[in-house]
Amino acid sequence: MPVARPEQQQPRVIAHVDMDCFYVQVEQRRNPALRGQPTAVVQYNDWKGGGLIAVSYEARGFGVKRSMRGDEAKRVCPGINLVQVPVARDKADLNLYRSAGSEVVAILASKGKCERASIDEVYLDLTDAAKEMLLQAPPDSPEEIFMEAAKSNILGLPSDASEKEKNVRAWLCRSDADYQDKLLACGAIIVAQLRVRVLEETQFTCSAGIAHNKMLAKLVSGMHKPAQQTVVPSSSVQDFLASLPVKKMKQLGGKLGSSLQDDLGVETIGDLLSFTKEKLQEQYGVNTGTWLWKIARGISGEEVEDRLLPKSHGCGKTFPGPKALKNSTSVKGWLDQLCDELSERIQSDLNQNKRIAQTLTLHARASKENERDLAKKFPSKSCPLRYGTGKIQEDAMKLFESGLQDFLESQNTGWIITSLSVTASKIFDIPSGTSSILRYIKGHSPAASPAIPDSSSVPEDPSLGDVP
DNA sequence: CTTGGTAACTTCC
DNA sequence: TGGAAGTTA
Ligand SMILES: Nc1ccn([C@H]2C[C@H](O)[C@@H](COP(=O)(O)OP(=O)(O)OP(=O)(O)O)O2)c(=O)n1
Ligand SMILES: [Mg+2]
Repeated sequence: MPVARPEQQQPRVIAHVDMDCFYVQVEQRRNPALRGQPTAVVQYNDWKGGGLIAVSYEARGFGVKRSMRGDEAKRVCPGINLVQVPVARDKADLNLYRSAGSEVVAILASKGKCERASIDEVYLDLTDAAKEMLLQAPPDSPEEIFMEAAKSNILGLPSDASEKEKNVRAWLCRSDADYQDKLLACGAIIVAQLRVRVLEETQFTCSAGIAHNKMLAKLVSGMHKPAQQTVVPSSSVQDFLASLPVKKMKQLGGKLGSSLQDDLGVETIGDLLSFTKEKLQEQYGVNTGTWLWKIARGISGEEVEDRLLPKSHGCGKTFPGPKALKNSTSVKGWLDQLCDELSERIQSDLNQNKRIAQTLTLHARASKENERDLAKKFPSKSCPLRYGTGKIQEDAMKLFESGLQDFLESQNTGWIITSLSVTASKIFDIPSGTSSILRYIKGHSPAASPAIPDSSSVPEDPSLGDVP
């Protein structure tokens, strides 16, 4: 459940940047013949044509949706191009899209604090850069406004006026604006410049929201797409939130949002304003209650983290219906494949970023043989992560066996496995100073933190496996 | 195979 | 802690 953060008083300039139909753009760069065509990315295609995971704007015009099957997409859009996700080790391999995401992050990180929020989204804290611009080169002449910035959408300005771009240019250099709006205008110009650089250097378009906090920036980055940006002046916030359906707010898309609707009769964020902080805290606990009270007022103190890399690496696969795994031999085969991929990815992370993962976790889903929805709780298990593909495979299989024992203690019939995943987490930078290295070794050597609990075999080698 | 599949993040206890 | 649950891409 969401938690409120204390908010600083100084105005910040925050942007949320979200790539347009990202995987499709990655495939369109690989095969330019797909540009401008109705296109979707599908993974696998043997069952009903595969599942769509990204859809171009041309295809959306035909009603094609993510989560449609390939067959269904062909039905509503016979001319659609379906591009398959690469497959390696008999599973989807998303590395192409991860690399493309990193290209974008490298550019967006150049102007201030940057947080990788997902494979295709980042938050930027542009406060310092905006202040700098306001001091050194404030926008003052409508004609000289950077062209991409002049195409911004400004919440609260009429969006259908024939004079729209003129109004935007005027807003961006208003000399009678308050300080916050001036900072926001500078932020919009900086974001426009960054978006142009992303396009020039990667060939990818993106959209963005610019506001005084992450919540508002995120809400509007998707309002005008593709290849557009939207600004949220403080003066527009109240009206904007008043009519916003609760389910559109980040964190309210699931059970909490449904509870607001069903239990409190709240349909829009504005409806939340009629509840006291105490009432919301009573209903949802002090943390979530406070958070709800604040977001209803447009308040969000969450900071942009300075983090360009993911905090964990995982790989998994589902085995639906007839594909379910029915014995330890097939589980081992698949775990070996998953661990092979994971090992490669954490090894790259070590080589390229000098980061080490400390924990290996196995997740699985199981059912009773012949029964489809019952008895699904297969316990997740974790252990210290030892580098080297063979070690990871061995440890993951032990984790599985340990989980299977627990599982069988309650559900004692034939089992089937319907999904498996392995995750490497607790990833740290390798310290670079001599004394920190000593401290690091003392705290993290196998002797100090023994390997698999509850297992008969003893890990032998503290070395890092295939590190160069 | 009845909101897909593969990933990643946060919070709670 | 580790493990479960929830939310989102
Ligand atoms: N359920 C999902 C949602 C997204 N993605 C992947 C494919 C998307 O291309 C990428 C980014 O997700 P977005 O929600 O940002 O969607 P798009 O970037 O495809 O489109 P948009 O232009 O609406 O942002 O993440 C996925 O694999 N599964
Ligand atoms: Mg996107």
